[in-house]
Amino acid sequence: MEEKEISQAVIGRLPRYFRYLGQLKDEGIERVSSQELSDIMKVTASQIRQDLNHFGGFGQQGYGYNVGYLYEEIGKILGLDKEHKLIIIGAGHLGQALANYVNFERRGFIFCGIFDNDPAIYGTQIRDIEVRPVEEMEDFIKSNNVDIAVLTIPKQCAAAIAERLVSCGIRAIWNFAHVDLNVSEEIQVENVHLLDSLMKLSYNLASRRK
Amino acid sequence: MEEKEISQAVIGRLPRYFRYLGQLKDEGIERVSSQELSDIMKVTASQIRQDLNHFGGFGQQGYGYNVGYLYEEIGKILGLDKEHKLIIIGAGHLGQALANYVNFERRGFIFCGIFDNDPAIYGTQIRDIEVRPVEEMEDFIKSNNVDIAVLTIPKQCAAAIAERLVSCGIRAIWNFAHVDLNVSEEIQVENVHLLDSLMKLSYNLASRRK
DNA sequence: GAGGAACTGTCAATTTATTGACAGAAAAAA
DNA sequence: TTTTTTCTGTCAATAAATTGACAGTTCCTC
Repeated sequence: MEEKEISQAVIGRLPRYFRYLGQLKDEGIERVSSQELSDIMKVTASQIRQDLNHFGGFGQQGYGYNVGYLYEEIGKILGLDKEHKLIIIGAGHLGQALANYVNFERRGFIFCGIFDNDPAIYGTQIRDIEVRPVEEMEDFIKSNNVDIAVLTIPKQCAAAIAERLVSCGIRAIWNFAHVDLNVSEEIQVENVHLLDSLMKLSYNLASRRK
Repeated sequence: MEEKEISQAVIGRLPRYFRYLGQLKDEGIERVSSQELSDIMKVTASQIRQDLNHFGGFGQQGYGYNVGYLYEEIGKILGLDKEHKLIIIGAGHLGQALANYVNFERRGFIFCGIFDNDPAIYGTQIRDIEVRPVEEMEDFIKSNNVDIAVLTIPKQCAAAIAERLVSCGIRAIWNFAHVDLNVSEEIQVENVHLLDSLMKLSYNLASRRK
């Protein structure tokens, strides 16, 4: 899809650009220069221009960037113009919290199933979707064309579940389990290691950064 | 505390080293070389040695690293040898999920209060701690010596709450609200922008990164 | 206890990321 | 219209991060 491989550092900044542009759009602002945006976002104007230029020339000399257009384009680059079906594996507190987070839907991430291995909660309704036994996971993925699996399960089961997900054709895993998944390179994995993040905060607190 | 500023790239890798070392320790393994660790962790041995060396020579030529010792030392560097009291602002689904996550306690992060602005849930018990009105937040922080505030509130209220937190002396914020907080440089902020993470996954899915 | 193998710590080389500079295009002003 | 200003896209320079190389220490074997 892309000609040259674009670094994850750049990709990681796109959602933030998207967020600020959405905000400017909501404020009714139609154009913005890299300099203005850099002031708001506290990054260099050079970085903004460089980043955006990886994907093509969205701006115009002497004018800047059209907020609405750039917002749309970054949305497309991020794949937000398409719907992604996602299922959640693990209906514990975190799984349920994510299932209830409606903002994902606004960006095209459609929550369509949640699975657990505890019979006591089978059938529990979360936003009109009932908790299913994890045994039904494979069939559900195949028959519902699921793109993304969200892993909110204990680390002990994560590897086994990941393997099952891969073998039934899932393409992406959003992993909240506190282990690194060892799956094929073709499967996209995005880790959210909350404890790691908290430890980083703890370090910075202890070392009184800046 | 530290002589030279250590880059956030290095800090960000420490929790992962810590995790793998903990695992080796649990398996009863006493020593490990940077080469062995690099094989397991899929990073270069050079990077491991370089990273660890920022904090001092933990290894021994011809022997490698003592797993238990290195584990302890990284724990100290991350500040995990001390207890950190944390409170959660926002008792929605995510706030409650985090409040219920007992693994934080194992690393010294003590959940000791949760606040909300919805009177309907005041008094609700979460792990023996009741949801308090957010008005009591400031007094609670001051009288309980709270280190970290976890923000699980809508982005609209985040800035105002952050300001209140800062003015009553909080030193660190773990921010789950989908905005960048504009607080003094002395306050450590660690953002967990779930939607950004999901968008990154979406991009990689769309561009089929290897 | 001597010799070879296994390692680290560190320095240098390389790669990657970020920032600065500027030519030239468009817009705004005169 | 002409001139001046604004602002991008891009290239070059700088800075930062990662990797490679190796001297020298320790361990292990014989």
